Amino acid sequence: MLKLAILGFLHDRPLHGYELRRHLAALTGHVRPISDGTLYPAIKRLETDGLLVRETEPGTTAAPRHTLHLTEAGRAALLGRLREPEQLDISDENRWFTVLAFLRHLDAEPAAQAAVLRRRLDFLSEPASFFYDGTRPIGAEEVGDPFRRGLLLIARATSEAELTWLRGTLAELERTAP
Amino acid sequence: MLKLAILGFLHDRPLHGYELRRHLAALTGHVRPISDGTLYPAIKRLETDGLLVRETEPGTTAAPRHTLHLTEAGRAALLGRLREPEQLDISDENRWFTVLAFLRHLDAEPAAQAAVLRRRLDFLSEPASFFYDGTRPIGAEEVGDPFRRGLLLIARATSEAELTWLRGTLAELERTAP
DNA sequence: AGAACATACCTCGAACCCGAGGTATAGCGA
DNA sequence: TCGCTATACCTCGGGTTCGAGGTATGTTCT
Repeated sequence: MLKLAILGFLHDRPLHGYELRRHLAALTGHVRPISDGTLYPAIKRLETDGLLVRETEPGTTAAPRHTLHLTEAGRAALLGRLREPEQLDISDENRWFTVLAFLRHLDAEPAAQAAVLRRRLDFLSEPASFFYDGTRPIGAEEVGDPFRRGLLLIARATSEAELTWLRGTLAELERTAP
Repeated sequence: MLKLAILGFLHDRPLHGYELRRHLAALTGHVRPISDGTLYPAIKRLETDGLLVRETEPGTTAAPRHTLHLTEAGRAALLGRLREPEQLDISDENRWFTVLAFLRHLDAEPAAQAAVLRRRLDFLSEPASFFYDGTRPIGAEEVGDPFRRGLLLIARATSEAELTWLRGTLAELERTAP
């Protein structure tokens, strides 16, 4: 997920680590702040995988900044991952939001964008609860515990908002690329 | 988060690993399935920390089942963690849902329950976006990218649903324990 | 001139998590 | 009786993440 976010930001324009850190903090920081000890090793991994290169520029600032550029392989990896996200990217809200944040990089392939949205739609359409009576999902109305009831109510409200948005956006995408 | 969930389930009644696995699968499985390689080491950690004990019962079933019992220290750890969740438990939706799923274990202390809900309310009340123009949060209306706009719309809908629920439940808790 | 802060990068150990694989037994249908 | 599936548990290696700490240099305030 971090990998996806880094590639996504670098696709727009080259950045150095510190800027990247600020972008990431804005995107996911209030929910899950990412630390230096996470970011810099991740950058190094992407570098050894050949997805980005760093160019040391002796700038005017404090330490020597390493500007990070996406390579062609990096661009391909990003687009590939956006085209075919793994199941966790679809089901886990944090990861899904990251996918959404960068899905416009697939603007050249509206059909691929629609396919991704449809996967999320299918996932949300499955009848799933957090609590079961045997195999039957339990609805919010049946739960005595007010906190669990709240959990189900919130989850349902989210689902519904997202489903309407998904249906609307899919219709629009299909108008563009029939 | 896994730790919290295990302790939470065992607080209701002793379970063996396999049952625990099924409970966990129901609670978080559709979003983020947890594997054996995650569960069993976690159980072992909790055991060495003295939060649970396993009692081997030579039952009628296939392999010898280890029924897991919460110790007094385990109960204390669970309640302590529910009383004072770390910030990630408040901000990350997955973790927060886990807290909610077990918050009724604090039923004897409605004031503590209210305090936890109020922390989440404070967190959601902060003006936070995913995208910024400098330091000013950008609203959904200003975003051109339809996917990012969707992201913001969904986040806002969730927030609003949760805020109404939080306010209502808090009012109710305060009626119980003024 | 000195303190304080922001910029910029990096390392390390500990913890954690996952997937793949392994070991059993029980029960059921072919 | 053979194989399949479900139950039940466990290990291992590889990878990821975190927090705490370290090292510089510039800018700003006092």
